Amino acid sequence: MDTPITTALPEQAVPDQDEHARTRLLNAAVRVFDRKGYAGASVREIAEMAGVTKPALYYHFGSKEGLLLAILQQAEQQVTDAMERATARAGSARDRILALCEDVYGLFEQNVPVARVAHAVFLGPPDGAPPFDVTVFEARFRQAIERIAADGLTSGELRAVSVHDVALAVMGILEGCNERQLHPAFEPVGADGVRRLINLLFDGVMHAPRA
Amino acid sequence: MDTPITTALPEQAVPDQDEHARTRLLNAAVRVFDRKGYAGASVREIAEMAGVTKPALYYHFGSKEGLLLAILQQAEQQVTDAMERATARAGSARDRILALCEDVYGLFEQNVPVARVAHAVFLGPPDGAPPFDVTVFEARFRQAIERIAADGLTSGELRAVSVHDVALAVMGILEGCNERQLHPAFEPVGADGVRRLINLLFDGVMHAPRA
DNA sequence: TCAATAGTACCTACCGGTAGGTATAGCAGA
DNA sequence: TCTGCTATACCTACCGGTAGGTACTATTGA
Repeated sequence: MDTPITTALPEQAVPDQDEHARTRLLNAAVRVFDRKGYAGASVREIAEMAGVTKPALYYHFGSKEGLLLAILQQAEQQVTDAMERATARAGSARDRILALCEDVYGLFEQNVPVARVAHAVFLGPPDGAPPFDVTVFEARFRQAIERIAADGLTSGELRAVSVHDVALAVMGILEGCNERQLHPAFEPVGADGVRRLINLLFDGVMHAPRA
Repeated sequence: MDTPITTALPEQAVPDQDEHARTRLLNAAVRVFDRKGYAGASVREIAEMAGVTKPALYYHFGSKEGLLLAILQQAEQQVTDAMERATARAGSARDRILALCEDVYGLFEQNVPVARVAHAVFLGPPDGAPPFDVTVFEARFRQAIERIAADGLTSGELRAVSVHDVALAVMGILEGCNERQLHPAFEPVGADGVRRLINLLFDGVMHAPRA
């Protein structure tokens, strides 16, 4: 059973020897991958940061790649679970889409380094890290929004728009918010900001009533 | 004077010996950085792909880092120029924002590998590549949209909304479109799609008139 | 009860290879 | 003469990964 990946250690912490080596390796790897990317991270540095030797790393994960995959699979599972919970909710289409976006944003927020590692692998150079199929996750998320938007169309809540376009616009806004959160130079918009921006999309920007 | 970076060479092309070595190096570097990222790319491979020796690469660019910076500075200049042209336009706020987004999207579209390299460096791991300040570019773009939106507020075209929020929403949607364009697994939305999604933001999603 | 064995979790020392970068002599062309 | 390269050799540092070994615990069978 996987133990939770935490990033509670301060930057220069001495590894806690009571903590299982496997967990320490996962945590150290998240930090090094986060700072240097997969290609720039060395197993030597990860092992040192975890306070174990390289063969111990290979014992637990088999390879550098195995280490990254362990991290990504956990992250993917957490996001998938959050999406399933959020799409099972009742309420207006608007509220459900808002809740879904807040949940996914909150997931990123509570584990920024892991989210950054995953983000960099998903959207980064194809040969820069082991292949990891981002389209499954993207399709799941997009389809969740499309289903909710289709409900909103059926109920008359939404005007006659393409649910695919709604999903792309929502996902774009959320992606912009996530990037501001993940990038250290930007001020995060926060959950309130996510809500405001998605509401802006729902309500529109124009002053005059639409033709 | 910098020569244009082109990526017109087919994947397995023999380097054209009539072309200046410097240009060949820039083009080769874009391709290798695009596939492997900065950290995963080797100067050996870049030089071979360009059909020159490693010392020739160092003769022109001084270092691996110098090579990347040459690419990024050109890309940044092109985007900045496009933004200046687009913001100097007359017209409604809506049309000006639409035109700006289309221009920036079109710039990405006409040089996807360079855009991907820049995108990966700007948003990727802080120590994974030489530092390159993305906030200057982001601020320029955001402020351009904010200024246009402020004009729209003054003229009564836009309702009473935060120009900052409008800029963030627009940028988010455009970022989503750019990512779909840059990532090989996704179908690009195209310029029409950009227009549709930004218009969706302008017009809103809801059916009923706003309260 | 105790020896033998298996399994787990690590260690030290080492492997072959490659990274960015440098030096140098030399050639070709303007 | 100078620029723009080539070819070759080399440097230091580092890369992901492995072989052989140790320590410890739990289990089994005599």
